[in-house]
Amino acid sequence: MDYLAIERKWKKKWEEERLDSFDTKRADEKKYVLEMFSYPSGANLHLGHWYNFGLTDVYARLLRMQGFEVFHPMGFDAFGLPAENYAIKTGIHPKDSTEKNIATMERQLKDMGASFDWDYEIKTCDPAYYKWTQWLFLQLYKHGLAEEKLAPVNWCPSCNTVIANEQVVDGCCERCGAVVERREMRQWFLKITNYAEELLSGLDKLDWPEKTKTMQRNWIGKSYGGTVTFDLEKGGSFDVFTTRADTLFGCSYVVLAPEHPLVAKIVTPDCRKAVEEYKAQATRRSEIDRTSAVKEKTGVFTGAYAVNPINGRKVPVWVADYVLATYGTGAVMAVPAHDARDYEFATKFGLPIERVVESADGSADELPFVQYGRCVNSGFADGMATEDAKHAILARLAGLGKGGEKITYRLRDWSVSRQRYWGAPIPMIHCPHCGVVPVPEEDLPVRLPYDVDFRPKGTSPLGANEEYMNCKCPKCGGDARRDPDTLDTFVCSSWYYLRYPNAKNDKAAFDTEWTDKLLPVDVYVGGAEHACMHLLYSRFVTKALRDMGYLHFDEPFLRLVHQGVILGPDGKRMSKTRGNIINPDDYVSVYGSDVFRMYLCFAFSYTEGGPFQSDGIPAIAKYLDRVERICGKAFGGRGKPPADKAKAAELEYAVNYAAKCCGADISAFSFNTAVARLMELTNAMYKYDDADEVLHSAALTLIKLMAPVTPHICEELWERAGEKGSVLRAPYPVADEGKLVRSLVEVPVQLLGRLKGTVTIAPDASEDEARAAALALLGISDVKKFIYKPGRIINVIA
RNA sequence: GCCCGAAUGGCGGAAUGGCAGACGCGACGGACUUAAAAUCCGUUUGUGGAAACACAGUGUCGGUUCGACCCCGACUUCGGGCACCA
Repeated sequence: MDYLAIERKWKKKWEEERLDSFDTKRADEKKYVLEMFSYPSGANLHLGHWYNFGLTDVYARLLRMQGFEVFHPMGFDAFGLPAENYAIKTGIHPKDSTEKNIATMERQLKDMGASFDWDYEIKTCDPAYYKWTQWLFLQLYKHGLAEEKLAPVNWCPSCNTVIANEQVVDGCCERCGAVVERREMRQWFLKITNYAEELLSGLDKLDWPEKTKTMQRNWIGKSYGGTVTFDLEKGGSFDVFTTRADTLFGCSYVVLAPEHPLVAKIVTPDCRKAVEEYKAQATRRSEIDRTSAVKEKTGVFTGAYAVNPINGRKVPVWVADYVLATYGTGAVMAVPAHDARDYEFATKFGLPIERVVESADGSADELPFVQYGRCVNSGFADGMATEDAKHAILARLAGLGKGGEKITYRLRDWSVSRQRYWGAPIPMIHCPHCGVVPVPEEDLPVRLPYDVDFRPKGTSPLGANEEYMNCKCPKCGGDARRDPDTLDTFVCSSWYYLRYPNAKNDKAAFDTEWTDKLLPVDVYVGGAEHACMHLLYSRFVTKALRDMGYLHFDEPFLRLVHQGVILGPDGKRMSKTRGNIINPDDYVSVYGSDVFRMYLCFAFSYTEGGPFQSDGIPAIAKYLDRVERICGKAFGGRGKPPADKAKAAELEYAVNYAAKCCGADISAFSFNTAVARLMELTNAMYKYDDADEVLHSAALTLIKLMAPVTPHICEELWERAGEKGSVLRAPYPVADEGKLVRSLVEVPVQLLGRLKGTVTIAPDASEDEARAAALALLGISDVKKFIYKPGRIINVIA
């Protein structure tokens, strides 16, 4: 078959007929199918795009044949760091490179034969889009969900700029190699933690992969524990958070994070130098590094002492970087006998280690003993089980006004300020008189100026553009300055699924009634690497907008599917340095998009991915030629009754089995098994070999079953068959269950769990019948136990 | 380090706790052909055996079960994420 010519022919026809456009009048039967939109980084679509978009399109096309009105838009997540880095390197403006990349990708996406409705396209770098990203930020601000606070950033002292985590390699700047420091800067945060509880509980009702839900649960990290207030010997106090209040009697020192504001206040003169040095050193370590259990613990004594509220004991206050300022209260009570990190630390620095928990059976296991047990050396709590002691001790503290029960989340607020050029400007104004003032909504968008020196020089790129920075305060009219930062691109992508149905709306970010109708997204498909960030941010934004009354659903994505990663032929992740990058165009230009799509369907388990091996592509082309040949033969069989009824029934069984499986498999994103069933049906047709009406009907069913996978080719075969209209709008075949009932089945017979043979009996044969057949096969008569699952298994225990 | 996955023939992969290896690639054999290609048909987990058949077999070790690729525990290796790549 001339795949390329066939594709050209049908693409043209579909475009003329606007076959893929979304019919808004049929919105009641809508299915919103969405792929994570693409980042226009390289110039060409890569294999991952094909795998995500091409195969999700198979699913979208199935839904259309099943009678749904599918909303399937496409767009670009166009702001971001790579374009800016590219600009710094080459001098090509991010807007220019991005627009060029988008133009290329749009053309390739159209060539892909995917059924996107381009009328709803969005680009996040378009002012018509980011106007509403800024609007979103303002709504969050107005509802108390955006606030400014100090937070650490990676600072390269040599490049004189903030750099991304990704650009930090072994603690050094990837560009210049200088040691990266952490610096505190004022930044905007979105208060996602306000929604921690609902983000956690809402997971239960989502049709998402269990592993993704688990990852989000762990990311949110709810933990039940308590706070304990330690008074300082010289006045003042601080709280620690602990999940093991039962061990409080064994607390022999306390530790503050180096960034803890109290450190500077309490440190004694003789310790100040060491503490300052330690703090400076801590700014050069990453969190992953700091919390690593294998790296040696470091820390210094502050010279200060605090009082353990449960027993009045004086304990030293240390500073150590294994305590993070961002989790809990930034301070921990150390119980070396029952915590591995504290144990290691105490051993190193000669701090007391005192057992306060022993095993429930009273045995004294080795320290550190981190399991639950019962309290010893713990005053009133002696003998209590861990769980009871936690509550009892926290209750006692509550009575003293020194703490109590507390739930903490690991989830942190979302930092959205970026000291970068290529992003949506933050629509806030800093006025010397009025303080922080939001840009009035009618003044949106705050346009990103084109002429900006985006090379690193110590400030945000926009901060050096006086024309941009200087503005009037909307409140007092006086001279004021804009916020020089741009928004994290995750803000842009946290709401784009709401914008698609409203892509052309210039009055609002989205129309509430229309959005309530089209959303939530029914199926969302994208990489598992987004499990905790993008997917959590989107859920947060949806819930926040719901609480503001802008929409009336709780979750943006009802069902989620992750595609796997396609590796290079060497089984390694594709990368330029490895030189193992596969360019889909090399194959698509030879075999066409249908063959390539079917190859991608068949060669991988969709959610697992795996190594690319090109052998499979000609194999698919051969298979499709095989389909063409048998269909050509079958089309001549129209109206000819079958000569052999039993043989015809076998083919009809195969037809109905394929019909039963294909739709279900595609719905489950099990594309490889769907294609396997198509191949089985094709094999059955070859075996049948009589050009009669049974073969003719089988061919028509095969074409319809296959149409979502190879739409152009099936459209061509459908036309050759003399059928009217587009096969892509023909109803997807449904199995006739009656044709799938068999009067006899082979049932495996096991003796003591080992397979000995099969017996052919009715699928609903009684236990006595099955027993008789099995014993005859085995040639035995004594049976201790007989296990029989009709139609499935017989196991004889003799 | 922490969180989450994955591991099945020569290869890609398939299997609601019930005949492991569907479907395909590759390989081998046959038919057709002067020949080749293409096509059609067949064989193909390993070991032993002429065969019937027997034994072994789903990363490693252990457990639960009449029965385990599947459930549980420990481990090994590989992959994703770890909050400023998206």
